[in-house]
Amino acid sequence: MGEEIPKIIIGRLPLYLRVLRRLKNEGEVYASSQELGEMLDISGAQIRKDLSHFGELGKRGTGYEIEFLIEKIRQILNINQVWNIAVVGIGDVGHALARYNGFVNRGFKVTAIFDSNEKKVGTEVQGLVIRDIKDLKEVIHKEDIKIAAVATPASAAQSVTDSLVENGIKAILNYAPIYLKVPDDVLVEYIDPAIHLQKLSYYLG
Amino acid sequence: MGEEIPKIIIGRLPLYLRVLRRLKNEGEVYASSQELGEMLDISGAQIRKDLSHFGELGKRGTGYEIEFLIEKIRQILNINQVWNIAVVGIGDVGHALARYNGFVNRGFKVTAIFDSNEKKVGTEVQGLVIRDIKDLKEVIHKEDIKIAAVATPASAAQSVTDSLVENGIKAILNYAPIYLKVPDDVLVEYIDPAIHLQKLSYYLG
DNA sequence: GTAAAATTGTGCAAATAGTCACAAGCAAAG
DNA sequence: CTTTGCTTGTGACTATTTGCACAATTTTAC
Repeated sequence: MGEEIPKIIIGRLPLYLRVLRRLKNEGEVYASSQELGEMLDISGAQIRKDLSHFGELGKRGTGYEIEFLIEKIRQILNINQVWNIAVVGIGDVGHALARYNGFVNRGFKVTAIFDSNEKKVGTEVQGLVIRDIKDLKEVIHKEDIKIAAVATPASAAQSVTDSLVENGIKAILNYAPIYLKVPDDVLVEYIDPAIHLQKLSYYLG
Repeated sequence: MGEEIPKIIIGRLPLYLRVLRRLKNEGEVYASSQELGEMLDISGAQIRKDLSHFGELGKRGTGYEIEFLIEKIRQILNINQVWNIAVVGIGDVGHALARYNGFVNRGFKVTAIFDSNEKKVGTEVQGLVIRDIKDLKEVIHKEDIKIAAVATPASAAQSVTDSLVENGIKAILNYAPIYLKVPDDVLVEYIDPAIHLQKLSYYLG
């Protein structure tokens, strides 16, 4: 309990949460580790062991109470609050993120969008005005933003990242196809469709 | 060499490739494992060990010849060819994928796009006509498509996936926020921005 | 009230992944 | 040709992750 939780376990919690939400939606009240495992292609033992890091969350003979476990995982992941998100770079991807409705009830809300293109600045997307990248500092502080998505061309991604970090951003979701250099206390997750596909094509022989 | 290559190693090869491409672009000819490692926050030893699974690709005292290694990794990942990709669901994400220029020279090309919305069918995106989802079978076979991206709402994703699998699709890039049930010989990669962000928020305390 | 069935939590074993450190090979300098 | 410096490939070791199997606990059936 007092120890550090392995990153790989934290990475699975959002998956557990997603499937628990689904079961709750379907009217289920309890779920066993076996059942959850089958829905995720993960062994029941692994799910039990993962969850055991956070206390005794299940009940022998019955399984896990879905509503309770959802709440517990939300607490662990710090998403029993809403994090404001900044999106930088309003091309196709930035646009898709700004309009994405998958954030609702999952702990996040896009509250600021930025671009460097003067023609875009001032126009609206999903009710949000596109701000000039030069206003990064002002907006980030005003909106108390700690998480940003970088959706700029690769050529701009590192310098945008540097500005974000300088202004207190602590976590970045990076869509640009490059590795970002950041200080140790800043976290980055990467999304690059080509990289994901290349992992797959290996197995297609 | 004859053995099975661990999945985790295959997963890193695309990253190596991306940084090698970048170095090549900058005019470099050789790169050491140390240098590559620093650009990726991976130890040099790990890069050497990963690559050693595929033969002796480096030269002692010199490092790896960039052009040669790029070609080698492209061969390993089966991207020394172009895979035709089908995108299903032309909302914001599907649209972004269809227009994505990050696939060029990375082994993939979107050659078919589908939607079920009659108003969208027949219109063009990036020079491609949106086809009715009912024409899946015909188009997939005609274009010899083996890889598809699912960018539909969650409610449609599983049934779309079933059709894709039935028509010979062997790898899926899934943007819908659900786990997809597929036969053992079909591979799926998942992209869900909320899931990625939830992995980050844990560490934001 | 007892027996049978279900399911968790967990110690231990197995498998997988990553690091270290160094012999071996190559290049450059003198 | 020899020495020096650099870098790979890899065996041995360490760390991490996963799977197994079962005691402990709860529920259900009779």
